[in-house]
Amino acid sequence: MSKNEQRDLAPERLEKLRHILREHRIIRVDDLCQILQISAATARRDLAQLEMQGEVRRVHGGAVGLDTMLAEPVFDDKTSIAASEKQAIAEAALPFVKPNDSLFLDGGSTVLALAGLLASRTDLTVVTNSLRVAGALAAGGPAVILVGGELRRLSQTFVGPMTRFTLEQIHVDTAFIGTIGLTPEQGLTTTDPKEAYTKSLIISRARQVILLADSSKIGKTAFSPFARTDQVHVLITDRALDRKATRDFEKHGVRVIAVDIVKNRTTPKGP
Amino acid sequence: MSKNEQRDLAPERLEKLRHILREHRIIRVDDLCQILQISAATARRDLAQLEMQGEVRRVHGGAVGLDTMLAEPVFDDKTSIAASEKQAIAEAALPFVKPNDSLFLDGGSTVLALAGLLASRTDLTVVTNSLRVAGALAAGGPAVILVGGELRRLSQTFVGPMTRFTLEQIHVDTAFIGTIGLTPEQGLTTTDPKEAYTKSLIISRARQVILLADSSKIGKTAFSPFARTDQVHVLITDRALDRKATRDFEKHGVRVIAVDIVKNRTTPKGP
DNA sequence: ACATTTGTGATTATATTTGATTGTTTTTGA
DNA sequence: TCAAAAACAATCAAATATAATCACAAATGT
Repeated sequence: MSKNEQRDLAPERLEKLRHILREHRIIRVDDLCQILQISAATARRDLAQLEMQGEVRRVHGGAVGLDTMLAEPVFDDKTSIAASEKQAIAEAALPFVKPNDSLFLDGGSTVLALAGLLASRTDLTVVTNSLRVAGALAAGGPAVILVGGELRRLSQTFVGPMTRFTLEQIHVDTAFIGTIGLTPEQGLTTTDPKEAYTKSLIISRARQVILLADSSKIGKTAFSPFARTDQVHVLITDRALDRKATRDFEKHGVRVIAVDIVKNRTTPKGP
Repeated sequence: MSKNEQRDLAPERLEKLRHILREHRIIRVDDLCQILQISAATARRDLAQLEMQGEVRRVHGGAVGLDTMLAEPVFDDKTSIAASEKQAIAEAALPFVKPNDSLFLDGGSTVLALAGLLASRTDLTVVTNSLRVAGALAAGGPAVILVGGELRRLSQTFVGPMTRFTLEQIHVDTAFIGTIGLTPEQGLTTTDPKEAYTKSLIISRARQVILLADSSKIGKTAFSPFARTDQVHVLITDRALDRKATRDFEKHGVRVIAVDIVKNRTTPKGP
């Protein structure tokens, strides 16, 4: 029976914020406080979160919406679920990016989070088949090379046989990839054969393959296989696997890194 | 009499500055202070920043916009000048899109406006080298095929030799293209050689070429030529050319379509 | 019900942006 | 060429925005 003010839930507020930014393209913190009836601290926190997810660019006094916001309904939901896990995994992947590297970043929200972290690195070359990664890096940062091909709307990636001709032109130091399913025996699997085709091509053009997969993917098998487990050099995931699973992966030569979400520290298992 | 003065956010101001420069081509610091209500120090700082980004060249007393600014910028918002002209040109292009066609849409804001008009046409196949066109169609509508390649940030398009391999795989019914400069004798020109390379490739893969160019482009010549006038089948522009210019284009086999803009404002003088 | 976690707003300290002031450089016109 | 005028860069202080910290309330799990 205390105050009956109905405050917005955080995701609700973020969705309103997204709509505002879609319309206005630019918003100042003060106006946000007024419109959403929140404090400046909360407004800033929300903007910071959207920036981490690569949806806005913050500037002194407010934020600017990115073009990427104009598209995609399905995909967005995935990014908000388990966002902190994805963020933590992305941060753990950062040490594998060396100065002047050329990288491949594929689709998937975890890899997108990594792209956000690289947005100010002008020394890098990023090859990608993801429209959203390209969007996240469109304003500045690394040199961007996009693999052509047909747009697969569900994942917002470019896939299929036409990707081959561009991919055959390039070589990268490190490929950061995501997956739908992952088991030691079945290897890496995804849902769409065309997506699988492109992913396997990518892996063949990379010196080092780093798999970013939150723990929900492990033990799952999807329709289309695209790589064997032994083709993965490093697996970064969001919590410690049981000893057996870790051993199974290491038997295939995979280095397993688990991120402790609470402390946000990595606990390497292995050499 | 509340204090109704709200200062512009930095990116807002820079965007206004870009628009001013696109219109006037040259601007003095004093005028900037007046128009944007800022001090000379801030005006200089803004110009210095745009100069670092290669968008303007500073001169004593002000700055000159570079040709590349016409190539359509990273951000264009609702305040974009000539937005209604671009929209009208795009609408005039619509009758050239037949059911089940495959189209090419290149970079440039006029073509982007056309993309927006096609966003609900599921019968089409759209090939593009523009990140923004892909973004506009990312949520649904036509099948989208993106040409890969290096991202040219200024125009937000993918250009260069890597586009070749994908473009050689495709053929389209109609290519809708923009340009920076257009004269009957010099043909079509743009600022960046890589951009020109890709544009000329596109034209060679299209059965029909339709040029969308607002009147500010006509009579201009930019650095890199990418097509002869006789390679263009239709030119759609925003106001009637003089009789001689029209005849010159028609002599090269170009069909000229001029869109009559009806303005909401009452203009005392006739056309 | 209790303790724990999470989210929010207030407070303080820090950082950024801005406009005024200063001295220096460039342009202009004799 | 020189000197005056204009424009510029550098510096500083004030205004403003942000980050960091704390305390409290609500939600959550035990």
